[in-house]
Amino acid sequence: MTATSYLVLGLVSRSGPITSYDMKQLVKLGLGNFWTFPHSQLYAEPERLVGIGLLASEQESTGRRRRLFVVTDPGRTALTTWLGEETADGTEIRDLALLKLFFCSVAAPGDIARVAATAARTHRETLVAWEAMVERLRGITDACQLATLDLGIRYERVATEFWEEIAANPPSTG
Amino acid sequence: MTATSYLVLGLVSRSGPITSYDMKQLVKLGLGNFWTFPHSQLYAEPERLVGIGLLASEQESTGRRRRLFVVTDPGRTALTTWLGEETADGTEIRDLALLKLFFCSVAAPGDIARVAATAARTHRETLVAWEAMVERLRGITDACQLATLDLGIRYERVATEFWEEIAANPPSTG
DNA sequence: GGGTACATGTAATCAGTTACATGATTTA
DNA sequence: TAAATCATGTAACTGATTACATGTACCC
Repeated sequence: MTATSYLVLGLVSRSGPITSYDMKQLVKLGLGNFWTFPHSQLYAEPERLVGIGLLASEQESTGRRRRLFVVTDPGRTALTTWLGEETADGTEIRDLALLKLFFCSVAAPGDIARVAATAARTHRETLVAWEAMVERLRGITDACQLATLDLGIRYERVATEFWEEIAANPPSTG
Repeated sequence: MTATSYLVLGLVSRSGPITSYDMKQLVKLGLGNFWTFPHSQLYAEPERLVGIGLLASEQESTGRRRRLFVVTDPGRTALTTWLGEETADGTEIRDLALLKLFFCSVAAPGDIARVAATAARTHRETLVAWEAMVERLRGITDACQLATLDLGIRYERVATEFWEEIAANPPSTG
């Protein structure tokens, strides 16, 4: 069971019978913004979960004959068990700009500042997008999802600030 | 070329002839704390890079006959080119606790608070560990690496604060 | 001199990504 | 009705992880 497994299990549990495409839409509104994966995973993983009995699927008999997934009792149990387990691992932060910064001592002068400026802009855009999303979702989704977005917003705030500082005052290269 | 490729290329470029194990040690002192991967990658990836001419390797003739890697001219060019390219993608944040929070509406009451408390403790520990590391490295490493750690520290600060708030005041479940 | 931790590497597996392919709706 | 976009899926590939395996130095 990977993180993807639980993500799928959780989405299906929360939303009742849904298709892979529905999951994709749900992901776009929340976690998908900082935990990305291709939509093909949302087809492969549910199938795996059906195989081990944590999900069940039914084919629509009419129209597009899409595949709808529902959670089984074992699936629900697995999810709540996992949700109750405290985890010791920290956060994985993967950011190409940060990797570039790490090696800025071997970069051409001026490059870091440009990369930092672009990163700052990206983070600021993400920040306002999420603030808008929270406004839109407030009231129509649960407090848990909003809390998740809240951390995202806080991160984007510090990231924006950080990269602006780097852009304005890049570490001396060489 | 993946991020791992550039990580290896960068490490070898900065440090001269080094072994895979040396890379592992370097990674532990910096990026490895928020961008993890198994050490086997540090054996497989350099080999790939040798294969495409970006690194060269030499075997020690004595003792353990370890394999040492050095960067080639094309390798150095590839690295600096990449370092100069602005990247549009944002940050991937992968955190199991955050995924659990996202689904807290289907969790048993009390579970979120416990998970959050543990997460807060973990992040606080990471925070102090990094602050200590910065102290230790200051002066003996370059400003670029220190800047990278700085963002890590800032993130750990907001994360600690965030999880403490969640632990004290969890989103109402259900 | 036996155990433990550090150091070094490989092989097999699997998850994740890329790329392709096509059916259904909407819009111009 | 043609074009564009949304929706739905699959197949092949490859990078990442797990697991194994063994050698070397240190410590008791």
